Amino acid sequence: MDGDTRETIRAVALELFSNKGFEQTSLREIAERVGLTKASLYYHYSSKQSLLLAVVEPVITGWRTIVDDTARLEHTPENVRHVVGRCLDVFLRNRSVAGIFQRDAAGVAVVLGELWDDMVGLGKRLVAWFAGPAPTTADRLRAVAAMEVLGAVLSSTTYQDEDEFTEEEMRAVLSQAAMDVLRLSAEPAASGVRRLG
Amino acid sequence: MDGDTRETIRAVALELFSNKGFEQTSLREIAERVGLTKASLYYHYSSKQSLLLAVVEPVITGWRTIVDDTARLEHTPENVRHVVGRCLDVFLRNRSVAGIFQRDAAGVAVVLGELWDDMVGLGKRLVAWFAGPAPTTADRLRAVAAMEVLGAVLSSTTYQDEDEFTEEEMRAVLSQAAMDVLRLSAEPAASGVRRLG
DNA sequence: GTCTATAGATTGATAGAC
DNA sequence: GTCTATCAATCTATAGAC
Repeated sequence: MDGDTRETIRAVALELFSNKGFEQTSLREIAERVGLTKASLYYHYSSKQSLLLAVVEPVITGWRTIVDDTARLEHTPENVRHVVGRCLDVFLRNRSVAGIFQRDAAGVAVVLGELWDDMVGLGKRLVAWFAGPAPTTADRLRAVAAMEVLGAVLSSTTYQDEDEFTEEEMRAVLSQAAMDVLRLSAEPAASGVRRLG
Repeated sequence: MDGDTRETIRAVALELFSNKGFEQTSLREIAERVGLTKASLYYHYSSKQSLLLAVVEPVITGWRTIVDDTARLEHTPENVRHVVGRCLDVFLRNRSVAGIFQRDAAGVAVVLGELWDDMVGLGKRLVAWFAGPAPTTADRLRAVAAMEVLGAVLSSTTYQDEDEFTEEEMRAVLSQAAMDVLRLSAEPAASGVRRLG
């Protein structure tokens, strides 16, 4: 059935890390849930840190690809929308892992070490690209805010019950919201008047 | 000089909790930094949990006041802007404490127990108010995104160097950005055209 | 590959002298 | 109020039999 024990361990670790936090999850608990002893985990992963890496690294790689691609992309509204869409895709397809970074930054930063610094560097580069060429401080601040808007994909479960939003709706609404924050929206925001549902 | 040892301990704990995370900070380290022994801390605080409470509780109280006040506030653009401003004020005046919640949610949630659930409840109420009466799912999603925009006050130091933004600029830019996300902005967003600096 | 057993370190917390 | 000394629990990680 479960041909790959190593993958089962990774899946259980992902679930526990994202629900309880990295430091709050012990190898004993992971082992119990998998149906092994603590010692057996060490046959598959050399340390708790390497287990976290296995959980987290694929997502970081995908993230790095997006940011690297922006280096060759001109900062046009269409391109910004495209990059925003790619970011949302990564978050949507890796909600659990991305949630670890969002809700447990303090816990994983120390363990990831330089890799964490790399990620922060990627975030800075993306924010800088969002801000556009020759940005004012207001532009840079809006770029930070736009990044936070994308993170709403992950926190929506905190503020709302269950899976209230579909993936398509999150993609549509949040990419529009990010463009609004960056003031690159094609459709101007309603001016003080609320449309009726 | 330091008339109040208890307050010194609280200040050191706040600094360490917000920089390294709650679980990653040991009482030994706090004691060292204060210039006391671990045991002496227990004369002033009965547990590590109670120390966290002392650090965090005043901010939660201020937060609760804002949310409670919205119960008697009609959802008009002016009122929304007012509430957004009050939220930004709380974050700006308590950057360190608020940063603990943002970057170490996994670490403090377990320790705060019911108090954490209360805070999540407050967040949900505020998001619901931001979404307005009879909201669509898109309205609710934008309300979540607007909350995230306010959190940009705290993450701006992660994405940018040092204190690049003044408090006034953060207040102005981010409250406008939040209104844009909620589509309650008085000034419509530029339509695809970037103004030059 | 999985197990039992244990090392080695750290932590939060307490007892009791001063 | 602060100290020394210590407890009990928990954790990551390793050694070695099967």
